[in-house]
Amino acid sequence: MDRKIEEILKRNQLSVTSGRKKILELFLQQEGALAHSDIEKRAGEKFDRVTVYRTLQAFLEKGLIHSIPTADNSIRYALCKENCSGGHHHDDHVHFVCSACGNTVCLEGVTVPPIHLPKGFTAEQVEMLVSGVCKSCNS
Amino acid sequence: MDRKIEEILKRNQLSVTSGRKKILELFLQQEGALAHSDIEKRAGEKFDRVTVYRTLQAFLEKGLIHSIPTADNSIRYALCKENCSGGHHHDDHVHFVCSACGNTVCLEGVTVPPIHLPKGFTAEQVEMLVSGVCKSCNS
DNA sequence: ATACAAACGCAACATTGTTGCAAATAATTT
DNA sequence: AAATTATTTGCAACAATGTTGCGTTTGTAT
Repeated sequence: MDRKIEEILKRNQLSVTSGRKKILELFLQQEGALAHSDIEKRAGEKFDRVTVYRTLQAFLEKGLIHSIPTADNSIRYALCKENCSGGHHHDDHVHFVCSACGNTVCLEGVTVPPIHLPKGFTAEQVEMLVSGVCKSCNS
Repeated sequence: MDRKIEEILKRNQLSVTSGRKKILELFLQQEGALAHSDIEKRAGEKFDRVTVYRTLQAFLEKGLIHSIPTADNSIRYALCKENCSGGHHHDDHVHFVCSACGNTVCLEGVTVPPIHLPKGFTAEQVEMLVSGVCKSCNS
C-alpha cells in the first residue's frame, strides 16, 4: 500500500512527503470526493491547514485529482481514475451528490449526453451534477 | 420600473425596502448571474455586507433567484424566469460560463438531456454546467 | 396615527483561503 | 555516505468571506 502510494506520487512528479502520502491515502481509502475540511479533519491535527491547501493544489496541477463544484459552495476533490495525467483536462463526467448521506461520487461509467446549445455558443467542457439518493442509502 | 420591482417583491411576500429594490434592480438589469461580491460592488457602498447576505437568502427562499455552483468556488445567483414561486424547486436547467468574459447565464431554452444512472441511484435534480465561449465573445 | 413586525446596520466573531519566510525534509550530486 | 541543492513544511500574519446577536430604523397592518 505504502509502496503503491509512493509510486503514484513519483509517477506524477511529486516528491514524496509524509503529508502527501497521508492525503493521497485518504483519497484512496474513501471511494468518494473529499472537501478541504474533510481532509483536515481526517488527517488529524497532524498537518497545517496551509499544507493541505498546497497539497491539493499540487495534486490538481498534476492531474491527480479534479475538483467538483457543489451547490453549497464547498468544492470537493476526487481522484481521477486513469490519471488525467499530462494536462489539467479530464473527460467530462457526471458527479452524484447523495442528499441523504451527503456523499459525493464520480459516476465514471455514465456518459454525459450531448447537448444542443443556442447559436453562437461553443462548448469546451460539460459538467453534470446530479443530486438524489445513492445506492447504499436506497437500500 | 420601480413599480414593477415593487410588484415582484410583493408577489413574493417580501416587504419592499430600498435594499431589496436595489438588489432586485441589479438582477433585472444584468441578464446574467451575479456573485455576492458583484452585488456588493455594484450596489455601491450603500448597503451593509450582512444585508446583502440576508437579502440573497430571502430571495432564494422565496424562489425569486436560484444559485449556480461554479468551479471556482464562488456561488452565483440568477433570477428565476417564471418565478420558481412556491417552493425552492426550479426546473433542471443548463448554465453556461463563458471562459472569455466570465459571464454566467442560464440557458433557459436548452433542455437537460435524460441521463442513465447506475442501478440503485435515484435522481432528484440535475444541474448542467457548460463552459465555453458565449455568443458575444464568439463574434 | 399607532402598534406591531420585519429588516437594517453595527460590532464581534468564525471560517476559509493566501502570502512570505525561516526551518525541516526530500532529491540530487559528488 | 556526506554534502549540496531544491522543495516542502509550519508558523505568523493577513485578507476575504460568512454568521450571529442586538438595538435602532423602517415597513406593514390595524
